[in-house]
Amino acid sequence: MPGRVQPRAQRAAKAPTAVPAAESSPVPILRRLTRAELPANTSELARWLIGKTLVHERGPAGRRVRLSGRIVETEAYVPGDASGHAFRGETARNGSLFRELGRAYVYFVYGCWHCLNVAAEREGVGAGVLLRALEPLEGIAAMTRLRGGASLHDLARGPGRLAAALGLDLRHDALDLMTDPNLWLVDAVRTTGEVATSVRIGISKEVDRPLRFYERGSRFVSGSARMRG
DNA sequence: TATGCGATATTCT
DNA sequence: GAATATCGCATAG
Repeated sequence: MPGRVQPRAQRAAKAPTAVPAAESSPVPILRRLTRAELPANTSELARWLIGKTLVHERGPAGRRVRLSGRIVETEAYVPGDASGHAFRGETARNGSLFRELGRAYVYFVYGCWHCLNVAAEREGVGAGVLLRALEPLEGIAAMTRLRGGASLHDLARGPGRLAAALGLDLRHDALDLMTDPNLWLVDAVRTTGEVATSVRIGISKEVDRPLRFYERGSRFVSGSARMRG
């Protein structure tokens, strides 16, 4: 992978013309989300997270790189859901889904991708919200390297791409997004558009439940055009 | 634009 | 041995 962090000199002297439009717009300093305000219900949390911001800071001290994006697509895997990883009970792999609201659950699929969930119910109940797509905001150059040169609208369009763009893997499993110093959630950077609902993608059980949520019309939502509108 | 298929590793049957 | 909360590439329309 050619995904090396660029030397400080390049970041200090960035040419405005080379910076993508989304990165050149200032991102306001926003309030970190607290556990108390998260809806303690998987489906409600999945809808509520649309428009909120996910932030990952990485790299050694002094060379921290901040990667962030607007959450534009989620799926709810509710308690008792046969398509959820928690369905057969707690195991070493899925333990984070059973932790308190706001924990990260990261798993590895298809031999090459990671996916990020947010534990979505009270301690002891296995449920989560899968974060499926981001509209990149900060650190777009670094995300592009992590994604092997993908175009802006494909950087985090899909759960596997999202984790790759943010540099997330099993090391991030079980982190508490409410308190972790590197990975956290903050408020929406702008008004959220209409939130639409559909069936979920890529599952073979309970396929008809309307538990996928997305910002209607966003180019950063996964799937075909029909799944975005 | 839509559909099909292979890659790849961990988990579960 | 089968399935998998996916992706990127190939091909056809």
